[in-house]
Amino acid sequence: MATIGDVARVAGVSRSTVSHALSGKRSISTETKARIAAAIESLGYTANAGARALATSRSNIIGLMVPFIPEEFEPATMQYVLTVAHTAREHGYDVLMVTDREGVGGIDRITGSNLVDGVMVLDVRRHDSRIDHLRRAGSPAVLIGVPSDEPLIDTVDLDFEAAARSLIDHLADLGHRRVLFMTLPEVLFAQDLGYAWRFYDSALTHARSRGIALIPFAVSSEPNQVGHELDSALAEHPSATALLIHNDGALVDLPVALEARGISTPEDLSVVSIFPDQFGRMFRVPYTAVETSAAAVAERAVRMLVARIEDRDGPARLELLAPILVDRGSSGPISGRKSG
Amino acid sequence: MATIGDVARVAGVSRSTVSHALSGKRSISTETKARIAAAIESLGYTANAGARALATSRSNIIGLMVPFIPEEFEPATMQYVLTVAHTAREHGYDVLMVTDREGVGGIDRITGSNLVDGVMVLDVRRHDSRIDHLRRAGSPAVLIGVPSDEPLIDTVDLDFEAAARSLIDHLADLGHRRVLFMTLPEVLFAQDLGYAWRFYDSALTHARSRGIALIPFAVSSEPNQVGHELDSALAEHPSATALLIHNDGALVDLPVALEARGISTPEDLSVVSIFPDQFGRMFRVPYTAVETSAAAVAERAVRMLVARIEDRDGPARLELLAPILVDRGSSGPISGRKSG
DNA sequence: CTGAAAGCGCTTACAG
DNA sequence: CTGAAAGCGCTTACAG
Repeated sequence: MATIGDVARVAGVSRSTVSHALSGKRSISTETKARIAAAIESLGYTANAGARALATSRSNIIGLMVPFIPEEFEPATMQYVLTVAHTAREHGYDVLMVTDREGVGGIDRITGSNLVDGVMVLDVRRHDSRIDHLRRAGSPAVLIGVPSDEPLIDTVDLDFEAAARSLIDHLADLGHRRVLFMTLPEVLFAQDLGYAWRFYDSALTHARSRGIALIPFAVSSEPNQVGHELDSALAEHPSATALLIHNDGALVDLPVALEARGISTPEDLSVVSIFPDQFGRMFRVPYTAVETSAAAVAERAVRMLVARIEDRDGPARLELLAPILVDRGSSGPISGRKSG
Repeated sequence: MATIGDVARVAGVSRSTVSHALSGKRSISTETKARIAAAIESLGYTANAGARALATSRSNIIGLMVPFIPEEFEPATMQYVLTVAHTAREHGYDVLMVTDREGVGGIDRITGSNLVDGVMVLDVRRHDSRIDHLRRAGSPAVLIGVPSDEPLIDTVDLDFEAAARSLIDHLADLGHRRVLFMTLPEVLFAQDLGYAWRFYDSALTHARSRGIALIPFAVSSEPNQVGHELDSALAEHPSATALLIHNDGALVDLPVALEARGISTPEDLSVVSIFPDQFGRMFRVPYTAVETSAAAVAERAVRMLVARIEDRDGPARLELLAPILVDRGSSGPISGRKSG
């Protein structure tokens, strides 16, 4: 593999001149520049990443901590990962993917060794031990997901609390007073996932203030659980007139489950939801919903991290993306189910 | 950040002794070892990755080229990515994720700079320009997916040809002679994806040799296309008695589409398929099928790559995982549709 | 069992 | 506009 010394020799200049030609950090005569470019071309030279990292204390790599949560619906995660990778490249960074499997050790490893210039954490918990390690490491970092504690690290996410409020308002304005609430699998709450709890808590609180009785029931991630859970919920609460759903996996089967039960939307039951926009491109989800954009969040997160790497000072930022409600006509004024 | 010099000073030994204690490459007295360990602990020392890479010409990172194919069903891809990351860590490697967006430049960049010790390529095309770049770079590499050309690079994949044959045999043995074949979206064939073509070609060839008329029709990845395409196919070929499916996206909607048309499986129509095993854990797919395991393929791929990094000599290996047919009772002896 | 020293391939003050 | 040299933090022959 050619080194900068080889390039220098072929071009008939010093190594420092080659280095400066590469970085553009000082002006080089056009003629010299051309000779260097030719040498680089003919030798197929690419700067050694390790040497450059050692000399500059910059690897141009960002670490991405991805969750390993078997219960979680994966298409959305993939969307985050791909967008992070794309956006990072646009800023000159590569992405090192580290899974949660190692636990917190992964963070210590990649920050302690200076392997990465910054770290991005997906699926942040309300109390997330990774935050401590990040702070102790002193590494630039961005959280995707909002923890409970005071925000000491840059954070981006959809505003799940505003999303819950807007969906509740939507139903309240239509006159609904008893609403079933299909939540994420309990395992995810047990994992203390920020977005799960924030949506949940906020929905319950806001429903109370709007005079809505909100009745939560969880649906696990096994295929085909929707029907059973729905039957119990409907049987126990025959007077419910609407259904609020925060459960990607269950959403796929819901249209069928409702149809099989002869329940029309919105005539018999108003249905509103929240799910990743990209999800709607894959499946038939004919419901009025807040569409979350993994791509938008990931893009913002990369920009924040890059900004933080380039300027480590300044207070932590919290950026919450405003929810967008897409009306698909699956909700209507209160009416009452045929069976009710 | 503490350096190896700091550790040496605190432990009262030379830097080379610390280095050897870390690598275990020569024996160190128990007492010295303990002092070094204590120093490392108290300083929170982690070796600088760039310096180590520069000194050893090894980064302990493998590059993973992931496809950016919007039409492709993502859950399976995520499974590959996660398993690669896990398995790599077990072998002491981190994973740098590079997307196809940069095209072939990504390969040149990460190999040329010695950023990675080896490269793994997902979604290999029949004629894949990345193979040339890999060979020219001389970097250890493993393909996931089988190209058309002579195998010059280690390759792993499910044996899609054997899978097609076993599904065709299964139907032929049951007496079916006219079989509809729901294929992947045309875009994926246009992308020249190896697994798409290998399954397709092999199914057609083997069907002919078994006296089956196999009638292919593609279904795009937009939600809800299955019904329409199925209607046309059934109308055009009323005498077809079975359906072979290679299309993950379409599979989700198929049970509903069939039910809506009053078609029972296997009474009216035998249905067999091929899909990722993990897919069956997310959705209801009640069909006899070859279950592909992204995890198994990814694991093998990492092992091959690690072996190749540690020993660059020896001929390229081709490893095809044998298909496993899971019988779910969705196929039966030929009978003829009600409507037929 | 341990140490002194060279070297990996860059970047960047410093000097001209 | 250009060069000589020091230094980044490791590893590894070489020597004892």
